[in-house]
Amino acid sequence: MKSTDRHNHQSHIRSALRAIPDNDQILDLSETFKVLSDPTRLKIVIALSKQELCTIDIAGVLGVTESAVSHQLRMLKTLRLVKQRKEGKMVFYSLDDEHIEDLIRVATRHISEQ
Amino acid sequence: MKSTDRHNHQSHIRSALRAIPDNDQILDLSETFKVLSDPTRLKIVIALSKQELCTIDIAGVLGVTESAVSHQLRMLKTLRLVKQRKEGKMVFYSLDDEHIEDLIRVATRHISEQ
DNA sequence: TTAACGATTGAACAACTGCTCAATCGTTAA
DNA sequence: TTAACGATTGAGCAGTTGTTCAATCGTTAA
Repeated sequence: MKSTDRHNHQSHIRSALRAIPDNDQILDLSETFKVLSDPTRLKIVIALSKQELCTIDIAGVLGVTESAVSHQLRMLKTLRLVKQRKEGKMVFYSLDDEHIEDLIRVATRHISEQ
Repeated sequence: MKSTDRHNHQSHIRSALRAIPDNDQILDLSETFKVLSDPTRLKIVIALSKQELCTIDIAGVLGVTESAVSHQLRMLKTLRLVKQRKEGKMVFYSLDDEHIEDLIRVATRHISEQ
């Protein structure tokens, strides 16, 4: 093997680095995926994409405590994925993001075609 | 407020349950998102979507040890997201999934429009 | 044959996650 | 006013995750 054929790590590293977005964008992207990476949150998001629901309803759907749901809803609210509407003692949640359903659609295609 | 206006938890729970995919599909979906939810793995996938790279190159790009990269590559290989090609002592990795780039594209749009 | 390089592996660890439990808050019906 | 309902919060925990370190394997060049 000629010396010119030898793999040059440094040049590959440099060119690969150019393809990768800056760190802030990487963190935002990975955070977006992370929200949907937990089965409980994914189910909440899917349920809320069809209809608004209150905390107790969601807890009933998932079979977990209201507390667990409330904790997750707080996170989804912080990330502006869901919005809330208060009515008496109840709080109704609904999806507040149009891209999330696209993501779930693409991922659904992915798992069904592999 | 009339009794008929009262919120019926059970009926909402039943109708929401119909909208949620079965548990196996939920687990597959969340696993797909989970792969991309770690910044290191996300960078590996993005780098490999542009060009094939060996373990040392990837470690150089990410600024972590070869060992850390190797551990992540094993996971990506198990999930059939990357494939490998051996050449002498080196192993070149490349992306082996056409949907992943779509997912990253949609998520990129998501973070840029919020 | 042996030294060097590249890759992999398993153990160990610190950090993080998601859950439950118990306490508490806010609102409404009695 | 007070009991009941719905929602939230914080502490504590068990399980998981991603990394490093050290040892080892495979291949090639010396």
